[in-house]
Amino acid sequence: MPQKTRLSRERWIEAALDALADGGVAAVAVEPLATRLGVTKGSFYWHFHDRDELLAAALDEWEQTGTEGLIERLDEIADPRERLAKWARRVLGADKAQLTALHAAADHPTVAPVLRRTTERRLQYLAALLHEAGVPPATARRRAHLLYSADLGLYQIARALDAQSPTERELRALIREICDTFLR
Amino acid sequence: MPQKTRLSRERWIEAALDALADGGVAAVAVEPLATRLGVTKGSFYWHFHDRDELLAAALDEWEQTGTEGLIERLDEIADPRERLAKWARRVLGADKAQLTALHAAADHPTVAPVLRRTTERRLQYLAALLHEAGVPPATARRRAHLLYSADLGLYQIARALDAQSPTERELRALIREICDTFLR
DNA sequence: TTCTGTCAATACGCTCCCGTATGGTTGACC
DNA sequence: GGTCAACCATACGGGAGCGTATTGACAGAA
Repeated sequence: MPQKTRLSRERWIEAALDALADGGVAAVAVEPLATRLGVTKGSFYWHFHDRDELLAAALDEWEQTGTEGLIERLDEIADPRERLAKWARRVLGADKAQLTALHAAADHPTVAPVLRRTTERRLQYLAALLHEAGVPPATARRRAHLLYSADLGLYQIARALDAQSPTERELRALIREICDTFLR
Repeated sequence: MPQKTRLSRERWIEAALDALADGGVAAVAVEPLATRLGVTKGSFYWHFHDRDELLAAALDEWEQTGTEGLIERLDEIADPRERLAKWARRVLGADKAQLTALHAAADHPTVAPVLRRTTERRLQYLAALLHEAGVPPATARRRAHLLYSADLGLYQIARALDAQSPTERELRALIREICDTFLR
């Protein structure tokens, strides 16, 4: 019975995440999204009470699939060193538009808690990963900080230089650099 | 004769940079700034043709004092290793709200060229610095990339965790970590 | 077939911001 | 003390979003 409801709600959330990726939190706006979806606000306010409810739902979706999903898939790899390489490849290659958009809105009351949880979770995971690879705990925490920072920053620098996504060769060199730098 | 003109113009630019720091590019808005300055739009549109003209002027100011100013001051320090430490201290301690706001608006037509120039300039400077400290050129470029990325990212992570600015001790540990990591 | 719940369109008022037009104020200088 | 330019206030029209209220379409159950 609530089949079609859920479907349509999901379409709004999907569109919200798209808009978030290329226009930031401010682009998660009812009327523009309605236009993009080929409907009017009349639809939106049936599925959601608020603009903020949509944003919250989208962030929830993002949190579930993005962080936890990735970590679970990584945990299937046995060798920690290999896991780091995999992580680097996945993360460096990935599109971080949404993540960056959220960081840009770190003060937003709806965004802040999600971003905080996600960041903490990832840092903790990375530190554990480095520790398993032989780095002592305290050092691992600091390096996880540095490493995740580098990850975030690299994307932003690339955007600032509006560099095209790195070639396979550049990616390999960078991953090697990261492994050499952070795992020794 | 155009004394008072320039002064008032500067006040607008100053306010624009403040607004940029804590509200992003979107917050560089005429009417809110006018309110904050205790005047009305009537004033603004005498000094500037456009909202965009204000933004451009503010970015110009930022580019001049921020990047070139910092580099010139750093160049007075002789020892490269010392320069890196100084850079780390200055940069890690600094408030990067404006820089982050600009990265968040990397697609904005007025922001993009400024951000691009600044980023390139800083990367180039950092690479030269690492090179002078004994790192071979190609490696220096990659590490400069990583290092500047880490710089950007550390700030964002701190914001995401809404951590207070790091204590003196933490700052020291981090700087040591950075020197150890990137200079060997 | 009628009724009911689900979903969407239309129309409205509100707020915030932009940019323009126009008139006032002030101060320097003759 | 009148003039002119610099500077600012007031008042307007317009666009983009938000959220509400009301009505309409349509499908499935009774």
